Amino acid sequence: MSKGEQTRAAILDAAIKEAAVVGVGALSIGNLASRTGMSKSGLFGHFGSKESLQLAVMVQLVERFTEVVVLPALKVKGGIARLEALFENYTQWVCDETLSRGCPLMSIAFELDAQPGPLRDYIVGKIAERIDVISRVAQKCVQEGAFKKDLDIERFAYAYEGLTIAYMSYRAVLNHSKAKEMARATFDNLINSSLK
Amino acid sequence: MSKGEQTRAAILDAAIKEAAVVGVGALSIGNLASRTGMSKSGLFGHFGSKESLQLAVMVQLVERFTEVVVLPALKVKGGIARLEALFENYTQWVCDETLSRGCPLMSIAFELDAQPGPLRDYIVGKIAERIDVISRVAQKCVQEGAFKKDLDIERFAYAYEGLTIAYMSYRAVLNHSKAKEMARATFDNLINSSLK
DNA sequence: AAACAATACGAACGATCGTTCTTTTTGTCA
DNA sequence: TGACAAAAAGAACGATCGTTCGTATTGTTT
Repeated sequence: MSKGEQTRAAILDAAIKEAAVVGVGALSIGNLASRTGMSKSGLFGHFGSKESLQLAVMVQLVERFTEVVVLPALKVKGGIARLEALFENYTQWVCDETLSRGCPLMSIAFELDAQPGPLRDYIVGKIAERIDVISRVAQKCVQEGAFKKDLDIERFAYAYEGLTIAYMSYRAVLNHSKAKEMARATFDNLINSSLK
Repeated sequence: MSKGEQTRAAILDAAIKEAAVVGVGALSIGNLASRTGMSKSGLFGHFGSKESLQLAVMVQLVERFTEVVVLPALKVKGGIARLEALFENYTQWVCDETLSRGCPLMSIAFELDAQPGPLRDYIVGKIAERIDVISRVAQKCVQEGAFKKDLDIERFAYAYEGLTIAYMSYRAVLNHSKAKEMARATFDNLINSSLK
């Protein structure tokens, strides 16, 4: 890894931590510069514009999400077990204190949802992809004969999305002690009601 | 209403609209001043600080939420009918194009969840209150004999919260055409699975 | 209408914003 | 090691930020 790539990674690391607190829109070049111990212009040179920095932060976050949540789950054979893995990995992801107290991708999506542009387009696309992943695994459960043949996949994904976002709300916003417990119970309930 | 109250209300109106786009943290005095056709200092005088303005925006939003969602539902007798009303009013609230494409209170909660201070404390308290309302009405359904005696109220509220936030995500973020339909189906499912 | 308080304005404050230059310091590789 | 490119710094730009102050303009009330 060249020196440039190295510092760029360090910048993104600091930016992700900062964005977890103030949001991706409130990132500032000057703040990140002092946080990483470099000059504004030196930092700026790595991205060329603030928007490009923001996009890089989001791309990096998605990369981490894929690594932590999705890829490990795809190694698990069996639809239901894979859903289990996705769910467990996601709760881990939401609990990652170094990132934020909630899901940073979802936070960014809510932050940008009324601000058209490439940033919004990117994050919306990734959220949609995430739902597609759930849908495909649920479909796999149907094909394997574990889930009902007439299961409404879209509604299954909707319910899954709801229970995960609620987990984020209970944990990050409300700091509710039973957040994980209730997410788990709701998840189990969703799986059970989908079984053949 | 005195002149002062009048302009204050006009400022808050503009501020709510602006906050629905950029978030409550990105509100700016200068922008609001030009938006309302007054001077920065003139506008500033109504609040004394930016934080006080932000808090006023949130208070006003909560007031509207109570008016639009909660109070009408409390007039409905009967637990299940009241839950129905709360749900219907909430979908209306989320769809209010003049505010935002999602629930502004939830958006603000996610925006501020990592920033300790009076703003965060206020919105977190209000979100908790909102969940309390649902819990109490569900409890009422149990007492009336409509819901199972052993229904876990907390989990009911969790599931309700999940389906409403998912609605917000599907509608505001994903712009999904079947958002309302799926929220409705998930709501009905929750009610049915809680019946005696 | 006179008097007083409420409201709004205009100018300025230091600070920070994103961005553009030029210059200097570094890495990198033949 | 010398040469060239990559990376970082430094200074400055106009713009905007939240806030303060003194002054003018309004509302409101006797």
